[in-house]
Amino acid sequence: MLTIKEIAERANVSRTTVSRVINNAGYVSEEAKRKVLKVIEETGYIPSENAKSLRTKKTKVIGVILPKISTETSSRLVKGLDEIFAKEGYQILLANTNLNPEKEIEYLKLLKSRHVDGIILSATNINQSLVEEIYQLKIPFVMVGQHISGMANVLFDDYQASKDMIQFFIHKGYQNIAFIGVTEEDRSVGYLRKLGYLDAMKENQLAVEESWVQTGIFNVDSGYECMKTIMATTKRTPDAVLAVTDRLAIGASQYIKDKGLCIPKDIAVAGMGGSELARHISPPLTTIDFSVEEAGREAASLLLEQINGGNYHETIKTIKYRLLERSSI
Amino acid sequence: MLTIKEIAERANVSRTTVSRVINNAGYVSEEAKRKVLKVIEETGYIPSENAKSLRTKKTKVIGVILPKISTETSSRLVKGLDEIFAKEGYQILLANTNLNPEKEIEYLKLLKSRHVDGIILSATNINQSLVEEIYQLKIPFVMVGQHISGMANVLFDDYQASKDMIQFFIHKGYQNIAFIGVTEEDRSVGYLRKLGYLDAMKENQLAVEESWVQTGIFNVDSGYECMKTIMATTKRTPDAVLAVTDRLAIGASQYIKDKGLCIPKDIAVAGMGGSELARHISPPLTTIDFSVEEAGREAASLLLEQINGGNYHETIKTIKYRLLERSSI
DNA sequence: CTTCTATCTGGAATCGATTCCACAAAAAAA
DNA sequence: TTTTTTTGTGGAATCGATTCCAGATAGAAG
Repeated sequence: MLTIKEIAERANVSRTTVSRVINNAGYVSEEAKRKVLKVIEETGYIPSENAKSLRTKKTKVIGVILPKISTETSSRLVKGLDEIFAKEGYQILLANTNLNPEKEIEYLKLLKSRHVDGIILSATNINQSLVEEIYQLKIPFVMVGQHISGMANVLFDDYQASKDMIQFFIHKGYQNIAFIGVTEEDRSVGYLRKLGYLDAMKENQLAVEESWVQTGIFNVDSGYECMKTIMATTKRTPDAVLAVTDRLAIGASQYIKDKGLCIPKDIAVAGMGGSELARHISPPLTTIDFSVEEAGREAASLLLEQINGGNYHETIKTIKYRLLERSSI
Repeated sequence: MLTIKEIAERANVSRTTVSRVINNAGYVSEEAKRKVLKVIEETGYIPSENAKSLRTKKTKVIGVILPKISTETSSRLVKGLDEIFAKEGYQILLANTNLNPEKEIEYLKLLKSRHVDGIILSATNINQSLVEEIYQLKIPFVMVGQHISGMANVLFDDYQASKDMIQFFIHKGYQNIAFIGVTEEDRSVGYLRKLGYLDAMKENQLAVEESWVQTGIFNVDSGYECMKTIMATTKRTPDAVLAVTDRLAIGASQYIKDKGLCIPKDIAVAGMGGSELARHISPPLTTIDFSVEEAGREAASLLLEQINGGNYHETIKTIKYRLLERSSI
């Protein structure tokens, strides 16, 4: 591996001068510049970012902690992040926790040890020890999808989105609306979306039968099972169902169709997440698109602000969502 | 930021001793060890990976160059990579070329300057200057999805997969098989899959009408348009169609259904890629799953072999695919 | 009692860049 | 012509770790 020292020797100048040429800074004569560039060209010398960042304390790397790699949400988020970061010459260092809370703290430390210029954390449930770790991080930081007070946050309005969807059902004439959720430990998808559903029903004086509210996990089969349970245990068959993810909704739809019922005539279905899947199943699924790329771009911008300006005060950006009306309602 | 020097002072030992304790190497008395660990505990000191890797020449970072972030293939690949790398303590540094060939070379250099321990490149089309750049890289390297001689390669058998699918159509009694491809500049998806189709047809002495072979781009709408073109321009309506991606196939299916035709009775449809989408549309799409996660794991393992053992000879791993038979045929 | 080996420790060099500072030469201002 | 400013250059310190090496001490072997 070529070093700046060798370049300096070959060009018959000092390391200092080579550095100046590379960084285009300080006084360098045309003559010296020419010589150095020639040697660099000939040798294909590439300066070590590593050594550079040891001195300058800047790595041009952003750490991104994800709860799951390979989900549509994660990859849309990363896409949005990269759109902004790449433009500014930053690269993304991935950290996948696989929903393991201990790994979140571990990676936070690892990223710090790598001197990333900033960290973006997308988490589904946050515990006290994680929050404490974050507070003493002293690195530009943006939280996505969950709120941590005092920090920069990019949030989705899960509560309102869920409420809106119920309102939309009601507006379309449905009254007996069932709900397929996930564990409330997941604050956004589990807790808030359920709360939105319950509140919307209450505000409209609509009764919610206990068997209408089921809790599944994040996949299609679970949606199928939940819908089956609803139909098997209810006294009053619902005329609509909201699932908190598109997958669950697709599973539910599947069961409804398997039962020989018609969507939306017998039972209307809505999902949440705006996945590509939703658009192409039949009937196309009404869902809520949370503009995850936009969230990524927003988070990246907030982080860059911190890196450049250094304003660390609490920020909350709520990302707009869109209700995508399709023929499942 | 705390440094090893401060820890040494506080623990009343030398930096050397602190380093020994951290790395659990060399002779350290229990007494000294205890003192150092105590100080580290109290201060929350995290050693700088950056400084460390400057000296040791190891970063524990793998550069991954992707043609597109946020596609199902990319995210499945990264998932597979991460499964292996995380176990060994490596992290992934992302580089997204957005299908821009110049960026591939640029990122190759950038990753080298960052002293990543290895590079994984997933590319759709490779040009001469890229190949040259790779040859003089002198870093552990694995190519995914395309073949570069002399290097380690993880490949998908696009040609055979395509052929198999045609054979499957024929086996099921279809003879007039249309084809929706993409530009042949994309060697795997464009060129090889088309070749597989043409060869399979030829070997079975089946005629291919010119209008049956259409070229689209990577999205659903394009599949719709291609199918429309086929139906509008053909003299003999095909009874089956193979599309080189699931999206294209879904678009084609859409058109067929919109036309009031029945899948597979009137026209059978198959896609390629094994996307999740394919399973949930109706009718479920027959497709080929290329086990992209497996490719990721394989690529990661090959890279680790190079990093640890240093065997740089040409390797070719062909990843198995599965034909997923569903009711679209 | 001497010699050898194992254990323990820290000073100093090193990795490959940037940057402070001192100094020299040339150009501009007085 | 003298003084000041601008331009150009390189030596040496620095970033925060690891690691070579030399030296000290203690215990084992002869």
